[in-house]
Amino acid sequence: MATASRQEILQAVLELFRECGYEGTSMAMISERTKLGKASLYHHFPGGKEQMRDELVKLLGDWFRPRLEQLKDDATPPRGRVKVFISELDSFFEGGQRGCLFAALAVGPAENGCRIELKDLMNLWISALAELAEKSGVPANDAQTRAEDCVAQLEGALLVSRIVGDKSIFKRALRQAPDMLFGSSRQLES
Amino acid sequence: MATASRQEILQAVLELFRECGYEGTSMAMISERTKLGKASLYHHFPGGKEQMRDELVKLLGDWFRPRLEQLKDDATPPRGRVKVFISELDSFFEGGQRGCLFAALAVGPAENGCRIELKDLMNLWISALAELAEKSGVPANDAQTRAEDCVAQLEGALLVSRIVGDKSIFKRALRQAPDMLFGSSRQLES
DNA sequence: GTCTATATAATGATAGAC
DNA sequence: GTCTATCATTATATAGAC
Repeated sequence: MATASRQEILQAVLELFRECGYEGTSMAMISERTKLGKASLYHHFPGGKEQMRDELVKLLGDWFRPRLEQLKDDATPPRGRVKVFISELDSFFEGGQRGCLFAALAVGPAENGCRIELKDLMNLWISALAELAEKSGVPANDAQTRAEDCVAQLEGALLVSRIVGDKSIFKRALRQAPDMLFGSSRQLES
Repeated sequence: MATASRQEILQAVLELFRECGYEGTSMAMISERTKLGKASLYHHFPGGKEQMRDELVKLLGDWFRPRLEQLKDDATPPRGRVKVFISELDSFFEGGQRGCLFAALAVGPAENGCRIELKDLMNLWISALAELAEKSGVPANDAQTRAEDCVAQLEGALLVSRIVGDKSIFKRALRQAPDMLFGSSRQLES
């Protein structure tokens, strides 16, 4: 008789979603991965796949929010704070190659349900970086675009790394992130 | 009695794939969008959804390849060539907001079939930009990373634009692309 | 080349025993 | 809390008429 905690199930589902996407992941696949019968899965998650997705999105927020808060803690210098955050992102995305839940859930019909949460969370991510850049002396307008571009660079690098099978692209995006936010050399908008 | 050419069908399927992904798009959805019965779709594409996907990937290559070739045409200055290419990318991605076939087909089980083609095509894209940067005087090593980062920035901006519902992020990525490739101000690897 | 009707398989979901 | 067995629905795919 197999057994698994809610947390273990969600971890397995997270891996599947990141690899195969929401629509590409079936309850049968989750059953196989967790070694639990489908009925057991519905015992833990009466709402099925949708509930699993919603709980994973919530966990995504639970991972991000405190770390974005920490970015605002003025006890240490901005660059140091960003470096900590970047290294946490590295483990979170498992060094690239694995796919991102944001990207996985961004495909699919618009009545996706969790799209608003994803949007809010990504905006929170961006604005935390923007605020940090601004505190470091970057003009407000520029700080916002830098933060947007930085998140785009990270997400894009994750995708490109995955497609061409070279995680060094993502690793470099992580390394360059501080300069994208604070660097004086950045081209300004014309 | 409805009627539609192969090309019209593929156009509809492309839109659906970009919006809903491969797994998220059903033959029923394609049938509804094209106003053709499912049997008619199988008449045109005996291999079903998989064949449609493979033909779309081929069309993706048919769009990219000649334009990447044109990037190598030394008749005009590099920056001019890139500007033309960038403006074509703009229409190709419909100004952001719509999702990218690369990204849509990057999710899903690894036995995806078209993953090798997508990888080759993206590598071709990268190496064309790298070659161009090198011709403009950028050192070979740096040219390769600039090209990778540039494609990542574009793809990431497309994703972030889509998620937060602000296409200006993608528009800016397009505008900044030339400087990412040629700009002297870029931070070098340490 | 399109249609209606149908076959077949997979999907999400539930009932009820243990 | 897990299981086996089963349901209803949707999916891909095909047969055959027009």
